[in-house]
Amino acid sequence: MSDSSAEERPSKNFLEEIIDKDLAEGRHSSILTRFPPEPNGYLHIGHAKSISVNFGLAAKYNGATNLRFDDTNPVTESTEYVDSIKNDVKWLGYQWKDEFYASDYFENLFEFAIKLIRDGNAYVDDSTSEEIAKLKGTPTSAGSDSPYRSRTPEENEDLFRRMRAGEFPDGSRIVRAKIDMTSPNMLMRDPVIYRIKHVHHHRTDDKWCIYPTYDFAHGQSDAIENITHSICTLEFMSHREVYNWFIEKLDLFPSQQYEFARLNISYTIMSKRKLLQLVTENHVDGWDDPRMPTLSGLRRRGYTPKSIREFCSRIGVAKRDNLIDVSLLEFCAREDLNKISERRMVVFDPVKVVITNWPEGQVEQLSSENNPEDASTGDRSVPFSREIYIERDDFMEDAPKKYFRLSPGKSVRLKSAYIITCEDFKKDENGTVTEIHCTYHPDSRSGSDTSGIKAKGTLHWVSIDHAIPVEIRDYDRLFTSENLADEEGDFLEYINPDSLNVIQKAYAEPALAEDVPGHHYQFMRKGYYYADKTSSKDKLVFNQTVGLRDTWAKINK
RNA sequence: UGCCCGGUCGUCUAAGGGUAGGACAGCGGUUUUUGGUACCGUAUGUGGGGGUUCGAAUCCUCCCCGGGCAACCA
Repeated sequence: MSDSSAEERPSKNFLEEIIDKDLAEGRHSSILTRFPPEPNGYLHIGHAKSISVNFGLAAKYNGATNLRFDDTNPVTESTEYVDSIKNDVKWLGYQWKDEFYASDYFENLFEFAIKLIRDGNAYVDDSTSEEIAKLKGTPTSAGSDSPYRSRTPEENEDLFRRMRAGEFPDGSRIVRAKIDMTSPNMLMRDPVIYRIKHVHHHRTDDKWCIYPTYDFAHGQSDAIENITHSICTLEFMSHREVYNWFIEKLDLFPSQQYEFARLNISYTIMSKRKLLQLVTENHVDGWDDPRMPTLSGLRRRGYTPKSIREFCSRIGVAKRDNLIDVSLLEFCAREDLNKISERRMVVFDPVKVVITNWPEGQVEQLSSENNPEDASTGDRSVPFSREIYIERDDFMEDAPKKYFRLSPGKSVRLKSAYIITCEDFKKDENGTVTEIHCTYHPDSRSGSDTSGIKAKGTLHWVSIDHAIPVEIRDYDRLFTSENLADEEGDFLEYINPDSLNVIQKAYAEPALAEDVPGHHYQFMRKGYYYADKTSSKDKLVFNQTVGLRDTWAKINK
């Protein structure tokens, strides 16, 4: 293909091609999509993909997207979830056109069912769920008709109205669409469209004791709203036939369903049921535990909406099953964070360094840039004194050739400060280094270095007298298996016991005490960090969003 | 083994009969007062067999592999 034709037809995903065609052929003049969460859990990054697809497509084609809660099963749903979902969608940066609930349509849906019944397209079945399951057949063998299938429309309507009136107990009767018990599609074998549940609904209170099923509610809700493209995940593929059947029999707006492959990420789970289990069984600290793939978890961990949107755009949309490498998510986080994070120095595992030729009691305020990627963030002042902390990792008694940090006789640059040379060190009886003695080179001050000394390594550090204690929470993947779907047995067996590593007392430069909520930081040579929701002036707590790429760790392996 | 989907670098995703490209991951460099960033370079792929065609990832066919479907969940 030539360059010019590539410009004429930039690569599009299959949904964009469908929309192009629909628009070109005049099927629709504009598009309307919807994001239809069930309010029975918190949104996770898989939902972010769906949100990105639905809202992204609408934005691209100058259409709009409705937020519609699929609240047809009051047993598991609640307003807590509704609120968190709305909050998460907004946080991601999307704005819906209208906010609807499937429960807004309960009256319409009831009338639709009446019409089906009157047309001989639905009937009330008194069978038990076991009996229904038995007559349903199997994927390889046809089902057979229920003994109640031939009731008259009059009898069916009477029974259905009495179901609504609360005359019958839960499970005693259901309404089924009369389609085809021999269909190769199991879902077409007279699917249940209404069931009796004498339960309180978070929006309609106790008005209803019968509730429509997903199959009876979703397509009709789409049609009522004039949704042009109803985009869902692959597992709903075989529901499409049912979806179309209702729209046809009820003569509604011809919404069309399209399916894409849901997001899977290595080393994580995306099942709401399993996520809920992690929460209820306290394997994690709530839905917003920073290790959770929930949007609230990612937010608490310090992921930005932008990085998540970028991730969703990079993974693409297609119909084949996929397992996205978690490193792509991390890449997207670093890419954004690198540009917006202010740098700070924090020593996680300190070892004391004494600058023997620095006068006792003398403090020099040095200047350090807040963000080398963004000069507009200016500089901050960092105090330097005779006694400082550096990372224990940054000193080695016997250093290999390629180690260019501190070791006896070697020199390093202290970031934004001076070059120091290691003259001596002390160890305790266990062989642990307790103190390192160095001399500094007065003419090597950062920015005005005339020493001519070449230091290969640069270390972060904090002045002991000025250091403030902070708690650091480092995270690793929540699971030890790359692809949980491939594993046999309980997914809980694959929980990574080392997914949380708390450093109770790390030492930070004083500038960090002025932490502003919502600020993202890069702790130099460590990673990106974000204040936890529990962080306070009295006790600063930071969550690791993602570590810096660590080439040295790789070499060292 | 009934029906429905799907199979392109390790992982995602393009190429719509005409040079298999991009990203992440990997590897190797350059720059660097973060072993970060940035930049440069590099290896790896069309599940298989038959066809159609001057030419096939693309069309046909058979096979293989993966996923979904038997909730009064969504």
